[in-house]
Amino acid sequence: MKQSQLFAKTSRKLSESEASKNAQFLLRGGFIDKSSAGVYTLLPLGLRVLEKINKIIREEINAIGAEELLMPSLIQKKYWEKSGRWGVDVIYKTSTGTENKDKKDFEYGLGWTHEEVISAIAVKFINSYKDLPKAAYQIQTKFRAEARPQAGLLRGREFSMKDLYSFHESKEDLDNYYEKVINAYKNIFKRLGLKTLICETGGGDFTKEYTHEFQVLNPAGEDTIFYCEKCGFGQNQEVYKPEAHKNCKNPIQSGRAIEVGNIFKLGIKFSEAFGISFLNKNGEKKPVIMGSYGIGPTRVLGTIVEEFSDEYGIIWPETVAPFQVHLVELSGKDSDGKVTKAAMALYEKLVKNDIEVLYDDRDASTGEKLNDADLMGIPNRVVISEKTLAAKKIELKIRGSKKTDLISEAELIKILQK
RNA sequence: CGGAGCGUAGUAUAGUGGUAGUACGCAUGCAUGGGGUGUAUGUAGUCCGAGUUCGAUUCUCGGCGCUCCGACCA
Repeated sequence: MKQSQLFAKTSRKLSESEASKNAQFLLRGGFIDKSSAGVYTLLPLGLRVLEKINKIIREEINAIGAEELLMPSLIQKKYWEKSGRWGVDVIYKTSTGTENKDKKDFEYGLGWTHEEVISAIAVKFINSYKDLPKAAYQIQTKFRAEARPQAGLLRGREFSMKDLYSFHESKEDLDNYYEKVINAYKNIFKRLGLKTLICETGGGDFTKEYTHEFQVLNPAGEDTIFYCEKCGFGQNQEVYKPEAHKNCKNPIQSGRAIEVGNIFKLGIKFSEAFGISFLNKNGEKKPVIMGSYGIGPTRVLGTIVEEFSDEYGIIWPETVAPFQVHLVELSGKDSDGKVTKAAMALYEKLVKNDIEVLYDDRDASTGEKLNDADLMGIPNRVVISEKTLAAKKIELKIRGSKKTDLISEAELIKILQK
């Protein structure tokens, strides 16, 4: 990709009212655009990152036997009434599209979660113990009428969510799958470069049991958690019970954290509301036991920026960076065009080697180009200039490190293909 | 949803009951050429509605929006 052709551009300044680090850097870097409070466009660069996050999530969730599907966002009132959630305050109700007052308005709620829809589907396909267990997930936009969106992508009114639902014949089978999901989540966050703490918290309306949240310790977080690094204990402040940690002598610490994932044992709440039942081996009709498991990819995107940046900009982990390498041409006067020619040749060679490269071919000042490269945070920065041509080398700098290396083209390709 | 603050150009601000100025940004040209360079020219604005008034960006009322703290929540 040539930088001169990117749909969006970086910007040098931004309103100081936008306080959070992720909003500042993502907006300035041209990754996202703000539409209204808590509502963002993912610009091409931001979408590239999101899709890398989603790819990792898909690989790990597919690996525990779940199938991907896609449910509607427009969900009729009757679904919410069945579960008793038509009246929740986060639901956006949408009209039938008529201004005619004689017609009923507000017949749909926009999907803020999908237990209702998946339950209505499950009822059609689960009849026997032979149909169980089943698990299905989607990655989809959720809508929530948040009273107070905040901190850029960390809390929005419209955001992306991976929601997984599982169906079991017994509590034991659910418990077993729940552990599998915990492992999958651990793999996902590890690959995303995020260090998570698994915290117990209350289950809200869903269940009397404890549920678990995957929390990333970070001052930008909205939750306060109590945790022990030694024994792995973690609890959300809401339900914090110090006696649960009495077997470990290590002192408990507390801190702010961002919740990037959560897992619930739903039990039979939705099975009963929607009548999801199966016949067991003895021919007895039993309610299906359910679990639900969420990860917010757009929130993860914001969290990664909160976690990995410096005063100049973002420092993307390799696994989610929009491009592997940022090729910066410092052509200067370059009256005979040989710097541009060399940069172009290297660009084509990298592309040919399936290396994702952003080529800064803009006619801009050195400072502008290098500062933009820092802001955008692509892990490997390669500079081609008269200096590097004279040395018959290429300059490589890893984003976040202070030193630069002069290496050969072959060495560069080897490094990038590792 | 409770509390606080703020709405004049993309950003930061000045100013005025008589139709808005500065700086930066942005765009274009020329010069420059390893950390946001210089210069010239250009670009763009009073959140919305009602009221008072001959006249409102300015005064009054209402709404809407944005940010921050709290509650709630992926």
